[in-house]
Amino acid sequence: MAKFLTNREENYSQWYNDLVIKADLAENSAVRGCMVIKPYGYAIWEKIQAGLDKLFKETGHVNAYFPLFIPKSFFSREAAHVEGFAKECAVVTHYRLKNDGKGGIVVDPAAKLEEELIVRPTSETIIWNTYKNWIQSYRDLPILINQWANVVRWEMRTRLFLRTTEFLWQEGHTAHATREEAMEETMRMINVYADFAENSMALPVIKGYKSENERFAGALETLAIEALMQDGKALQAGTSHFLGQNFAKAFDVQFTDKTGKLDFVWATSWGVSTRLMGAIIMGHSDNNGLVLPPRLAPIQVVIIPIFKKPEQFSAISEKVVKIKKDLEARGISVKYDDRDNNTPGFKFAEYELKGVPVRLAIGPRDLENGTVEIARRDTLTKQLISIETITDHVVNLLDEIQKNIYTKAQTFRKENTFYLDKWEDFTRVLDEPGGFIMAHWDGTKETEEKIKEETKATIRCIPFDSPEEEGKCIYSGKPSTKRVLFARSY
RNA sequence: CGGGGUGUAGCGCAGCCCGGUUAGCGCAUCUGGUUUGGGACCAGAGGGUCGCAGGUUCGAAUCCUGCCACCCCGACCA
Repeated sequence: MAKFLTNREENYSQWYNDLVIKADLAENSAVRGCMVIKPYGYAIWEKIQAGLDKLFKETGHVNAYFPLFIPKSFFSREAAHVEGFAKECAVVTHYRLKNDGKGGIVVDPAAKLEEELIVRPTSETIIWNTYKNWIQSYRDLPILINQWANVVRWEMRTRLFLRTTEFLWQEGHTAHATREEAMEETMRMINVYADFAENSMALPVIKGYKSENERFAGALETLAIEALMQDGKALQAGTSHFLGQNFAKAFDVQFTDKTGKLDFVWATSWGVSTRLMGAIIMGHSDNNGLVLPPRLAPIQVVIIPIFKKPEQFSAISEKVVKIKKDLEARGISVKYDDRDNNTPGFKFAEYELKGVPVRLAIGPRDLENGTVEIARRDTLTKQLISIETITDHVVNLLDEIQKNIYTKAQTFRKENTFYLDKWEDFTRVLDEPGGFIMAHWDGTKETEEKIKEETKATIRCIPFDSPEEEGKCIYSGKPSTKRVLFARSY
């Protein structure tokens, strides 16, 4: 398990924060619980956005944008929804400041809003208030819209990427004529997320249903993907909600079906956030820093020259320019680090910290021998390759690294997933080594809450692929038909 | 909001208990030189309202009071 990036080894949280800051991804801002995403970190987010956006378009969705502010009255229309979000809302009460006459400024009491505005913690309400005007007939359906946005949730405790006060995300909001179609959409999108997590982020996930306790506020069914982090905790990496007719009823969105009958519209919503970056960081990093999957790495290949004299440098640069061009022609992003104020060793360490998948080094010896030193971030191994074949080699290697990172994470998950039947094993495993626990559950809220109280573990999901089998609830001993996924979580 | 901890140069810290020269160290920065195949070295230089506001004292980074911010643990959560 990766743990010792700094001398603060006793604490995985600090290790994580340290890594985020040192790898130049983000830092805390002056605003409570908010973060500054730095250019290198944001470049990863842009890769994530591009990858997801492509998948959304392939599944028939389009992008749109809705307001940041939500009138308080909208918010309160859906009872469960307001219940779920009320305690973490930022509220706008005034629209103007004025001089206090002492060189400072104060909120102008004359500029009090008649109705307060909520800074969106999620957009169901403002969007369904809009959809009301867009939908009259079954011919107006389905509506398949996604929005890329920022949202604000005033959490008590925050953590870079994992739980910030403001975060970036996408939220899909769809409207359908039938229950079946909406449920299909809910399922389709959790599969899109799972594909992205596994293929692009190289992170294996478990798809499943949330228990009633863990459902989104206002949803009839919440589907989720759950990933295992290297410290043995689970991370909810994405959710897709079947909202039934709850929001349509709250906002009075009815349509005329083919037979001329009025009915309420069926809804889904689904989202992933900058938390995905936290998943990549905690899922793959090692003691040398970040390990980025090639498909999401802003820099896939870094080239470092090694030289003593200016003549050597120009001879190396000449070769590098060609290699860079060839690689870029194959769609690979390459950085040539020709700074002369850092030694090669410093640069090696720096790009390892930043998780760049492949590093090439070229020095006088290579010029003589017609070779390039190629090092891979995932295994930290290096070898000499003929300069003639370097392009093909890199292309293949990036693929191999992508696969290897996934396999490594998968092996880790396998080794840290436990099928347990005894309560004493359950508590023991949670403390050391942690991880995923597959255990029987009697299906009741009461048992789930008791387990949470006693162990801090929750039901992460009821996996789709959990086979039917006879068993007894690990806590109550009552009969159960399948195992569910328990873990402590972020 | 409860418990613990920390605020001293861009970053990381020592000094505080036991008040007293000019507030110090490492990294980073700048200049010059030597270096460069795994986080270079030497010499020199610049950079501080010691978190903020009061108080005690001849004298406060150090003691006292209040406030603020951040971090960790809990409750809450994508």
